[in-house]
Amino acid sequence: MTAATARPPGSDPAPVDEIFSASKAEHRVLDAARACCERYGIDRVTVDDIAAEAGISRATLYRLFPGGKDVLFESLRTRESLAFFVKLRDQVSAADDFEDVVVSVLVAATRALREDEHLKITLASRPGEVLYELQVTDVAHIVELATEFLSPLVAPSIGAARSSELAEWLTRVVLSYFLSPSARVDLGDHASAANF
Amino acid sequence: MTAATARPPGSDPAPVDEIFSASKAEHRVLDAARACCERYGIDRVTVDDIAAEAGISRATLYRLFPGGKDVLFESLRTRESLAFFVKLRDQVSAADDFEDVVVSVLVAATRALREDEHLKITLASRPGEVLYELQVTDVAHIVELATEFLSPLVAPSIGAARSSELAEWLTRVVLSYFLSPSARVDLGDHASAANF
DNA sequence: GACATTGAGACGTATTTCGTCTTATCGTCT
DNA sequence: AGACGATAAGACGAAATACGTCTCAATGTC
Repeated sequence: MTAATARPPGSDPAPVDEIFSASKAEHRVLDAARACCERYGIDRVTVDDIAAEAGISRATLYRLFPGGKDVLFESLRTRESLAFFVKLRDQVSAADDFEDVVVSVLVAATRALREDEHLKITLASRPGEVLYELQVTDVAHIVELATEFLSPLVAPSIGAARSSELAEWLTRVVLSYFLSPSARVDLGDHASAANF
Repeated sequence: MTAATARPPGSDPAPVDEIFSASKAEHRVLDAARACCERYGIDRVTVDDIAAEAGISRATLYRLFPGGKDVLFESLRTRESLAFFVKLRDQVSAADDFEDVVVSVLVAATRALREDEHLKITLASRPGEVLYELQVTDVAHIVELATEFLSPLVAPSIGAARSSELAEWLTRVVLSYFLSPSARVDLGDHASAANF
């Protein structure tokens, strides 16, 4: 997680696997967990489901993820989060001037949040409770994580000094408009976001 | 169930509600159960889920369906089965000559089975186990039910004497080709079915 | 043949779910 | 107003399920 921020600005961006390392077997299990989540909802999935979906026994699963379900899902959340941010980074890498970066991040992040299954896996399963729990409990964690990852992304256009500040602002704006959409501003729309 | 076969042939077909009677509240609960099944899979649904989805308390649910979960799902299966057959009946009502009836039933039933969520609710949730359990355990029940309902449908074109025989044959053919599709015959296709 | 890895499943514990029951609240009727 | 029926909320013990750990046999690999 800190590996991203520790990189000297201007160096090549780190691929996902460099930040999140996992064996092929572990990835298969995480994929299985993801699939099971999409089928049953995260709070209905059992360890046996995941093991069966991954084609391994429960014993092996516990060997791969000592600590069981919690560790597995924490790992899944981390992987999915990183994948989300890496994808975001690739989408805004073209932008270079300040406004361009800001708008690109807003649009790309908003769109990704809307389209991806990311949230359904990272967070709870039922629509209502997702938002509620997110707003109340996890918003701080998400802001922190996103800020950390977004900072080096926006640093070239605003400078390292204020990059964290901008990153956090971007995160909060995206999150706010995603969680409670506005009738006037659509951050998924490029023109609307630019105007905003 | 016997109401359908007891009707004199040639009389107006009975609507669903005449065969399956349920209050508005009961229907709401069954709808909720259906919705929950589609969301979680039938073996993941809890009584609390259904009650919440229906907007009633668990106490009321047990008052509407004394016997609890089993009775509720039995009721749901019955309702969905009847709805399926009534829909099927309406689709083949146009056909009158023998071959026409046979082909229509084959095609309509096969298509309905493929498209409808019917099976997912009537039977288990996981694709693999659905087929297995169906073939082994429930096939007799389904054949019996379908035969009973199909008989008056085909009676006009073959006569009451052999209508049960034909109905059972139709059921077995549809079921067999649905459960293990053939590469050569597609009963969902009218021409292919007619040729068959 | 030694060795590591895995699957199958038994085991006790913790959690969830079931079905019943009680109590308080609401709306309706007289 | 007071009686009445229906409902929601939730407590309760019993049953079922899931968890995490463990053992043992089977399967490869060196």
